[in-house]
Amino acid sequence: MPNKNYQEIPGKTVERLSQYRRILYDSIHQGKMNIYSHELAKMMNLTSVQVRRDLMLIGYSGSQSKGYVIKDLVALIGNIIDSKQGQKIIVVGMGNLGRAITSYFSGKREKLSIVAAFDNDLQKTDRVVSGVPCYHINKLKDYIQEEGVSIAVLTVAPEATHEVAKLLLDAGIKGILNYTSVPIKVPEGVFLEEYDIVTSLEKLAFMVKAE
Amino acid sequence: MPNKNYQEIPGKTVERLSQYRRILYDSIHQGKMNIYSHELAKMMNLTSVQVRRDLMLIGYSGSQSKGYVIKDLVALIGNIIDSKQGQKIIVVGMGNLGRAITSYFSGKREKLSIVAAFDNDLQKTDRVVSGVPCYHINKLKDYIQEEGVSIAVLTVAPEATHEVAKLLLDAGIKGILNYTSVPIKVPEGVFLEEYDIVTSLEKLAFMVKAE
DNA sequence: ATCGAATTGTGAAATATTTATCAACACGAA
DNA sequence: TTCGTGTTGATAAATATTTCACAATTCGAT
Repeated sequence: MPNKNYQEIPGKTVERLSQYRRILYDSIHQGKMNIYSHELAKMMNLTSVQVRRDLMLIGYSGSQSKGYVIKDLVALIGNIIDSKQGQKIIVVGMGNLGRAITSYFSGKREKLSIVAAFDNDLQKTDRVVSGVPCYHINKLKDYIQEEGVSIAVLTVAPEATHEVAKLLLDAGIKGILNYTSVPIKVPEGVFLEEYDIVTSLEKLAFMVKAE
Repeated sequence: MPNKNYQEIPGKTVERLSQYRRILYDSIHQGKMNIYSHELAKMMNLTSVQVRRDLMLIGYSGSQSKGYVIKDLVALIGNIIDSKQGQKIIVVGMGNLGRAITSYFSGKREKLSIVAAFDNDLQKTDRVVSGVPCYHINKLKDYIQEEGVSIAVLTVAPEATHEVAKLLLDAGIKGILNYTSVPIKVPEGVFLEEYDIVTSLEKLAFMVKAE
């Protein structure tokens, strides 16, 4: 496998690769060995051209008669999106959303695990919540640095967002997934994804409304 | 205000309009009357050109000296993304995520409200959960049709996704926000947004990892 | 009055992403 | 063997989105 410059894979393609992999796991469990682009496309609700384009971008080739070999494809996707040594994630803010994400994600991925949670509510700290240890926020910086945490999921109250984001950045976090409604700013070299439920609902409402 | 063809506003712009509005609400509360594109941009972590382009697309003009009049802009955004008569949302699946979304969203928007939840667990049904009435899933279809629900948030277990999606579509739902890990398909005329936490985390992990 | 600094609005360019199209190939059937 | 069908891989075209660059405007200072 040649050293492709995977850095240049479009973000949208990375997202789809993650989803391809999940669907392919299911297919393996169903005993399937090979799959055609149009089959994968149908399961993801895309076009087959899109699937082939994505696989072309990661340098995977199938055969014209059998399509793609599922286990090879899964392995290649793993090589691309997983980090060899694994990556640690923490959840900051154990309200409803923080707990939902923690329990939903736990155990889903081998190379990517939620290792701890943080909150400022003494009712929640120093105990196991949704399957992970929850510490007080004043231990955040030390924990990140000692454990080598690279990614934080931010689910604190809006008014705490900037303060906590600063803590994370000071501690040297590499990626933040911000689920608060407050946009944050990160320096060069730190990656940020923001997602807001209200925005998604409003967008959908806009598309739906005909008037 | 001329009848612009708002249908043609790019999806990305709609998302930002929703966020502009929220930030502008905050600014109003702080007593601000006017705002410049670069101020709004900074708060959203965008460029000022992007802000001006978005406002151009919705036909709003500011003044070169005072920038934009916040309350007019908020009103215009409301005219565009809100539906006059309001829209009803239901949440289907009251696990952790469903409850988190419900309690997070409730009361956030005047024209957009979560009116009910549905689950198949008798422990949860026929009582108020996270502030909204929760019914058994077998009442889903009737409720949608009688109440004129246009949008559903799907937070059921993966294995139930297709079945519940079919119920929603049969009942004539107009938009689905799918938070399950299973992609679904909707017919022409129904709008779909899919979001998956695992995918977001994997994408971020990919970007973060340097190796 | 005139200048200079700051701002908006927008055509054009750049970039990102998706889709169309089709040659090349592989295989099974006749 | 030859034909027909169905598939991949890839170039080119189309579409979507962001950014550049700058003319036009406004207003305060001199």
